[in-house]
Amino acid sequence: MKVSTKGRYALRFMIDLAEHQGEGAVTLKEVSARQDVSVKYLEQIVTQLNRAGLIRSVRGNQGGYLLTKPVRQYTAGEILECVEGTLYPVACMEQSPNVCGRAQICKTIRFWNGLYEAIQEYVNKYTLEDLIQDCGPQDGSDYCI
Amino acid sequence: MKVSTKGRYALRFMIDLAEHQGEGAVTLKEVSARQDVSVKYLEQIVTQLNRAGLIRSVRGNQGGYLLTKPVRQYTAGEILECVEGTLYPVACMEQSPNVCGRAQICKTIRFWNGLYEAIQEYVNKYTLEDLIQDCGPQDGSDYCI
DNA sequence: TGTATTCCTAGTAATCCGATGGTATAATGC
DNA sequence: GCATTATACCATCGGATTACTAGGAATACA
Repeated sequence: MKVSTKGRYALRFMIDLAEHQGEGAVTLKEVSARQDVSVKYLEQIVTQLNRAGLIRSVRGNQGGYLLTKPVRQYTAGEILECVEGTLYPVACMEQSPNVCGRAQICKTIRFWNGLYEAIQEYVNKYTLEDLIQDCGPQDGSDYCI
Repeated sequence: MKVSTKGRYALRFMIDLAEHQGEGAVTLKEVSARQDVSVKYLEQIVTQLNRAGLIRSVRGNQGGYLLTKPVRQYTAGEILECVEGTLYPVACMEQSPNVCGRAQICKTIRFWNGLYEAIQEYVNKYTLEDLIQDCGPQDGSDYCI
């Protein structure tokens, strides 16, 4: 029940990107140095964020990455799902209808589904802006308490 | 962000045990057949539940396993933690104080801690009795709606 | 004594983490 | 305009972890 390194690093990458993109496209080299994650591993994570459209890449010399929308419009949930896949705590729930032969009699499905909803509720409320301000979801206020 | 098979099987084992222990000690062979998990793999999971005192073993012929307390007194959280370790979504939070060198500046800790609390809140409210009745946590009522 | 069970220790197959090497692209210096 | 350089992009690989499997020892009932 651990978030993978990809999920953790993706969050940190997005925070770092948001905090430095005023200066133009941000390179993996910079992020790598600040976040202490190898460029090569960041590449793999960032590729997924790029393909999903959460960020935009600029190739060639002076290239790098940029956010594609305001920080307020990113949720922690969408960033995590992008690199982790769905946040369902059990794999059998990822297809609908459930393909597990035991689904009809399984007494844990309701429990897992409830856990999924609790997780979704939390991560979808938390925005990238909240992360940057480091003070929890803000429900509309622009200021950090 | 997936619960391991150990966690999933442990829950199913405890449910199965609760539903059949009126007839005395329940063998892994029986549970294995009903739950479609190999005896050998169940052994490893059950060992942990046994050492933690969540169940009691009876060795030798006619042996098996028994619950050590009423179903109402088990939470899903304690069963999962027994085989999965802590439910912290990130490993760096498992030690207190946090040993990560970035802890002072890391802007994700608050987020992960909140997620941990949301998960804890959910799994500690859900009892083994709720699982058996398959109808969500009941807040004191003895009946399933 | 035989048998059914838990208990213990390895071993194996598959998946995941993170690193490596190389290619494509584009700005910059000359 | 051309070479250089810095960057994103792509495919693959070894090591570590996870999910099982396997063999056998200890225990206790019939």
